[in-house]
Amino acid sequence: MKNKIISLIKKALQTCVQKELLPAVNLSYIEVEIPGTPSHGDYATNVALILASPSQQNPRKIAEIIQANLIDAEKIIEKTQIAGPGFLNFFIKDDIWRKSLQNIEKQKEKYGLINIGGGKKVQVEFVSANPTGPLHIGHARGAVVGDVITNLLTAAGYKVSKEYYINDAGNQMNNLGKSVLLRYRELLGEKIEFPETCYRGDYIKEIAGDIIKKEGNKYLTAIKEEETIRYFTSFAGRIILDEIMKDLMDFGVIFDEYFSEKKLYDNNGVTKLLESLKKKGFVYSDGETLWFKTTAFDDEKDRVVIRKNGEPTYFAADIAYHQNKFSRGFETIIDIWGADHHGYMPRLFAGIQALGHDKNSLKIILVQLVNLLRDGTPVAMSTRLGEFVTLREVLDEVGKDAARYNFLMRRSDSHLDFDLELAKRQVSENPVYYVQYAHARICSILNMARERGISLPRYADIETALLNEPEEKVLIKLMARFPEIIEGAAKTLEPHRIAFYLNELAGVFHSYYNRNKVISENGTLTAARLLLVKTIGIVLLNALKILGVSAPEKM
RNA sequence: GCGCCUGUAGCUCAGCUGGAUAGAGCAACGGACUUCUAAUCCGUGGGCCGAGAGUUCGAAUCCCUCCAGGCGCACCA
Repeated sequence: MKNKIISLIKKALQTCVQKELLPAVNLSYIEVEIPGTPSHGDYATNVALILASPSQQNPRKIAEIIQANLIDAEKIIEKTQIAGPGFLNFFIKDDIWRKSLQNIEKQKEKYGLINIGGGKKVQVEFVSANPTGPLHIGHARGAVVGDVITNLLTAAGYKVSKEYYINDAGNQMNNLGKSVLLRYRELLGEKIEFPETCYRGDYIKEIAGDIIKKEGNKYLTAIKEEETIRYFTSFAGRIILDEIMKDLMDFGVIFDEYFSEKKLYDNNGVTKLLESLKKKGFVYSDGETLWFKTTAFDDEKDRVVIRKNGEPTYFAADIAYHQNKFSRGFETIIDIWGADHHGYMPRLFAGIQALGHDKNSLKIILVQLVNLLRDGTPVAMSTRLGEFVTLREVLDEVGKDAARYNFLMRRSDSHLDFDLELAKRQVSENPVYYVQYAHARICSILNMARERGISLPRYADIETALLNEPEEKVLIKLMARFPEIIEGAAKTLEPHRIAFYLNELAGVFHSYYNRNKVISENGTLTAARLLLVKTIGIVLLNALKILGVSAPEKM
């Protein structure tokens, strides 16, 4: 609908220019917005205000000229008006709005899907926690944002792949193996000293116990400690990664691909890439270490890729990783990071540009950190110290739907205090139930109709003009705008817009429900309202699906 | 010190890439179940949009300067 209005205005402007009523001004786009107050119409444009200064005319005068040259070929406009400083307001005919119900009925679960993506391949990489411990509440936020951005882009016509990058090659993993080995010795009666760099969580002891159960004490006498640590690392990493995957699955997040950092080192992949960058002049040696010239692309200093001790840095592997992503044919890659990594951005952008990729082909979404509280007092979170609230605990105590919605009600860059006690107390008043309840109510109405032997009407059979209550009109317009909401959310990568839309739609429905009977003595009115309610159910379901939140039929 | 994010009702947050009279939810108060589900609805109160200056027809939104909080500033990941 919005696009129709835009093209109407475009055509009118062209005619005006041809008739030399207005000078030819190159507008990058026509802004059409939905006014806040209904008396300002369904859509409004400010083009006249924009054109005022270049054409040196009164904006209201310009609006009049445009208005006079509008050609409403499809006869969708009830009226237009000029208001305020020079807005041109459009009122769409009620009948045209009502026809959108037919669309919803016809497209059902596909209603809302659009094709701005044109099947382009996009990759979204998120969570990517190294498997040194269970996922905690901070990871949960990133997981939901990544998952829903994927759903949004899919709904918008992109071909999207979800990927988890397993950082299984660095120091942290080595510390994990060391930690398990120490606990292993401890469990077998040795006295140990536990260094600060090691992981203290109880799960470490459990894993050590597993190894004892499985293989006894044979590693006590092993001579090559390095080899033992390597083995313990991979043993523990595998167990922890399994747990992570299970937690994520119960959180509704399933990845298409798990990519191991180690794989990048196969066939000297990282070294070869650095060699080729050296030839291009982006990598240089100072005799001891190898540097990447990120300052060539606006980073504040150059970065080390091969350390003095000969080991490649995380950054070196990451360049190789992103090169790998592009080589798999993704046109756009989206990385979702915790905001504490923001300082790393210029480096990575420099990296991909050195590889010859456009800066805009990489998008980095920063998800602000979650500040964990318990009854108002901050709880320090540290995987290393074993102090954290796990995703598993949140899932068990708050539930998947409520937990997901809790994160989705906020912009990604808003700082978030997560009070576990408060969250538990608020389980029953979480906005998610407000929306789900609307869906359940609708199912209940439709069931009641069936029980009374009323067959569900089809659009072709109803008298749409009976849907004339103010709330009915609002509901229809809201539903008609659902595809525009998806478009906006997908373009800006802002999942929270869907949650706010859902709250609004559910709110108007609840209000309507309390004021009007759907099933009544009046058969034709009942039919019309049943169809309306049925389509609301479809939109609620489709939107909830994008958020990965269930739509129960009973509550 | 430098960089990024944030600052909107008592609390939690929206505000559609500069629009018309700044909005929800929670909390407070007062109402509505003989009804298709009261996990709902209706009503009331509540604001110097952190502060100051600027850009223009028009600013919560853009520029600059401060203030406050968070996070970064590795040959860690």
